[in-house]
Amino acid sequence: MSGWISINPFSAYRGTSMENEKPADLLAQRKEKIEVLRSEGINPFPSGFSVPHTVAFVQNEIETLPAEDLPARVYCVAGRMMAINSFGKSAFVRFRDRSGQMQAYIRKDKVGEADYALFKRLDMGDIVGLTGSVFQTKTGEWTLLAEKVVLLCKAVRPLPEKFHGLKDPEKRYRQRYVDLIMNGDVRRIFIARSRIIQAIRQFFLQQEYLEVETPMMQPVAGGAEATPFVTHHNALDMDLYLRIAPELYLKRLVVGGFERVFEINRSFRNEGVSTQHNPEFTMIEFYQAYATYQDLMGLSEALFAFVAEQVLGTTTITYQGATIQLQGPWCRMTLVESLEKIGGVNPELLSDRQGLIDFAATRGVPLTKTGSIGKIITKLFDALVEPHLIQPTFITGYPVEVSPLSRRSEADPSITERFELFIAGFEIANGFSELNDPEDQRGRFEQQVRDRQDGNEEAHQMDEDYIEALEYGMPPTAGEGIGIDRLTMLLTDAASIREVILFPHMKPKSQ
RNA sequence: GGGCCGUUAACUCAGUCGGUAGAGUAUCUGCCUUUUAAGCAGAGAGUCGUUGGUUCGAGUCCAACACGGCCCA
Repeated sequence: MSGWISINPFSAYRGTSMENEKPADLLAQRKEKIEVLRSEGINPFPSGFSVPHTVAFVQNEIETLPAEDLPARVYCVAGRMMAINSFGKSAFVRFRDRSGQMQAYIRKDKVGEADYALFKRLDMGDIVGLTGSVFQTKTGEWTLLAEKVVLLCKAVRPLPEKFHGLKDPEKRYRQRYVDLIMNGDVRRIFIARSRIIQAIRQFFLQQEYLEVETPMMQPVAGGAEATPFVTHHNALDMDLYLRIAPELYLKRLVVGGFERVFEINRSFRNEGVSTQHNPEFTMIEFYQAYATYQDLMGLSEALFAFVAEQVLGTTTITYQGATIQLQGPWCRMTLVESLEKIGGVNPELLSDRQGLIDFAATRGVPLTKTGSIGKIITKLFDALVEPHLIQPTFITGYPVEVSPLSRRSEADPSITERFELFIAGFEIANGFSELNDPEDQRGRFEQQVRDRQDGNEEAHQMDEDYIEALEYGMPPTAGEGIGIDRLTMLLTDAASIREVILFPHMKPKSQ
């Protein structure tokens, strides 16, 4: 026992003095317990363990095999002990593995004196291996009657309280592993997220798309209006930007002949955090040659219905109390129509810049001074229309000046062949027929550069290499980006993006 | 960036009018071989977010700061 402090990595941090014989807190108690185990030749952190069964497997056999066959079946499972009801010479243990949770019953007369004594010294949160057959308790619960209990990992820190679990949102996000141990709903959200991504991938692979990976560190950050993060390459002595979107690289691949590509991408935007924004977030972007934005609206309807069906088994979902029908076809209306019908904007004002500014003032919508009519209109839309788009709605007819990468409408060159998709009051996708005329593209970039000089730090930079790519010829193409975090929020009824990101960005806690 | 709310034991939370810190769970000791938030008896456990201020006296009042949550921009 005398040696335990010297190999205790927390001893300095605890400030425990050598002569302090009685551990002052739970952490020290557990550390001492571990040293006692070691001194008895028991490894508290053994390597590996053969686990032939899962809880779900055992529960499935209980349901499918004849009851008289079960006593002869011996199972071996492993999991974390979540609750222990201990008596003098027996104990019930609730334990969990990746597949589920069940109960084990450990009896002194079954596992033997020595192993029972060892078991009595284990704690909630420890990970054990259990071997035995199943029986029914007097309340009818199927329970593993342990013939053998093996310690697989000793927990140094205690679990949170078993009934209330871990509630503090700050601790839940910072220590997501504890959140995942304690809160089944949280586990379910992230399992759903994984399945959503799997379903999306399956959908596009079925449509003969090629999954690709493009640079996350880019010399010019393009493809969206956003401020990038800057990093530095030492050997090359050059600044690089973390991508704000993969768009311009994916279209280079369409130029290269990959006519259908998608990338499930992490992108980064240097802006504030909110319930809908995390500095890093996940999108799928996809590009399909010879398609138009109209085609992609149909594709989006099919995709959302497919994913919802795969993950939830239904296309009717509930989000924050609202019932939302994901089965298409969805409502389509132009930006101007939506402003008239939902935003209450007089259509005569839509070409009157000063009139719009005055109208915005009456509705308390703040505007930037230099905004063009297009920008004022999109601001009004954000404030007056977007929150009301609960059922899936495609908004089309976006002005050219807010769509620098979109093809112009042939009927009206001031607007683009573009849509945004809104569900539950927030934007979830953005798609358009791609601009493939290199001269028009150059002009759009030049306008963006002027906007940048006028103070819009989020405006595009010139990307000569991208224009050169277009000069080799990109087939008429349509592309779209869908926010996977927001889609996951929608399908898991999560109010905040932090609930669907395993480790959301948090400020470091100062000491 | 602004407003409101929160931060007390490992966890979930009380804490009255400013008077020197409480419960349940967890832990430790004892009893207990079918529990289900097991039970009974006892014990230990606190930098009351941080720093300053007011006061004889601050978890409590005031200010600043930190972190978090919600709302707004």
